[in-house]
Amino acid sequence: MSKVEHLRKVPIFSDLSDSDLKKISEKMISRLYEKGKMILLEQSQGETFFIIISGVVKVTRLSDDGREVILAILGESDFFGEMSLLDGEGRSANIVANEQSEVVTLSRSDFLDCLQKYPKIAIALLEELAVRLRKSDQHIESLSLSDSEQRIGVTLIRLAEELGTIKQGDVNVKNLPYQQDIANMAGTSRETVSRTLKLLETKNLIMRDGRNLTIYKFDLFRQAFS
Amino acid sequence: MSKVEHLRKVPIFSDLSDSDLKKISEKMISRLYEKGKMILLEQSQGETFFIIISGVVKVTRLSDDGREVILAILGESDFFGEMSLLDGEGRSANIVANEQSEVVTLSRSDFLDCLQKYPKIAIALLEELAVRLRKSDQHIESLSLSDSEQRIGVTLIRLAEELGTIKQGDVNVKNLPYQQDIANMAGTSRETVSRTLKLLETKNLIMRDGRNLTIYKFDLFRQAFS
DNA sequence: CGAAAATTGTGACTATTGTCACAATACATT
DNA sequence: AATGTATTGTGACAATAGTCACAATTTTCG
Repeated sequence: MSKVEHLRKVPIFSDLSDSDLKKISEKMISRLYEKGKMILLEQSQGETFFIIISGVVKVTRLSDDGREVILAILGESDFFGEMSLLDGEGRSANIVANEQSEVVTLSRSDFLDCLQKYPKIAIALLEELAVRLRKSDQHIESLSLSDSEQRIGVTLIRLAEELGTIKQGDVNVKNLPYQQDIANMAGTSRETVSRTLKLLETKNLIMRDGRNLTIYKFDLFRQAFS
Repeated sequence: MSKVEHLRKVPIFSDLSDSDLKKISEKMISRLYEKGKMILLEQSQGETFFIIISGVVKVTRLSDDGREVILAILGESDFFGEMSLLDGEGRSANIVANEQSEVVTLSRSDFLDCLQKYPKIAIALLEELAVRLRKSDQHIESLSLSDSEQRIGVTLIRLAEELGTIKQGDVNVKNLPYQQDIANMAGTSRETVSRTLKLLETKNLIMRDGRNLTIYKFDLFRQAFS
């Protein structure tokens, strides 16, 4: 697939003409990250905008004592790095490649140029940030109110929406993240994730097969957990 | 103070000329809400952008069983309501006047016009949303990793930053929200807030006098709790 | 001012969930 | 296939913090 075709799938670029897209794509540089590599470091000065072409990355924050909070999992056509570019603060999170991932990058000045030159991008970006804020709000609610089973359920929903494929009302997630990562998303411990996944399985809400997860009747599951 | 002077203090309008500001201000309608009144209801269709002229409001979400999560406390010159306007989804949160509050409103179409007509507003709004996302990320981290004392400390910091006044390194917050509200911000129980505030007081980190709170050496306090 | 309502303080008890320790699998590498 | 490493499962225990009940205090309002 060509660069332009990849870019077209990115929500904030979807309104642009092919020729505009082409111009932008020419300023982009492609990079490949191996599994486990740090793409972006908390606190560092942010000078680049990233779009994921393939792979999966996690957005994390680390506490002083080294514990990790996973704020989001991002996949193909998602983007990151825009926050520092927008408000000039240092990076607010780390980005780590959760599997081998290809990204394309745009420099700060090219990115800001785009915003000026194509107001549609700015508006589309506003929409995207609004969507993210909404998700953050839900995340905060779930961390504030729910017990660990609920939080893990919500986390599975988030993973399914980002990484899953639907088949007859069921959702399948291949390469489910490790339980430690799920725990770090759900704000709980690895052991609790282990026990809870087994519980959900005995309730026939999910099925596991190695690193594959199926959530049965995703609509119902979603209702039950959010 | 005139409407224009109020608007000038709002970050997203700060780059505009007086004449532009005046034009915008003429489209705005002023409203007054009594303490406890609901300004904006979750799920309702969002058609209005709000700016706070005076007072304090809380941004909340309610769970099915009626428990409340407070996502933020907003004060003078803060704004809200933009998210539904941007992404077209229903309201994602409730807004309740925590004391008598005056707001001015802009209709959906006027708001979107502004974004088109004044790209500076769109960019400034992007910055503001980036700042909010950053705060959300911190909030999520604190809920995920910390014990109740830490979470309450962080909550006091958020309140102080939004509502407090600095005096010789100490911050003073008048009309501190009720313990129940603090608990709903910190994701803990009202009783735990009561016990923790007393604990922080015995540690000489804060001082309370009725509904007044002083945080001693705010910089140090901040370091200790985030 | 005084009664009623709202908010805050506190003790006792409970339960959820984190932690630790280790066993059991699964996965990778030679 | 064999060995080592990473991930997952599970029991036991401890502890933080939630809940309940009620007292004390503060605020509101007639």
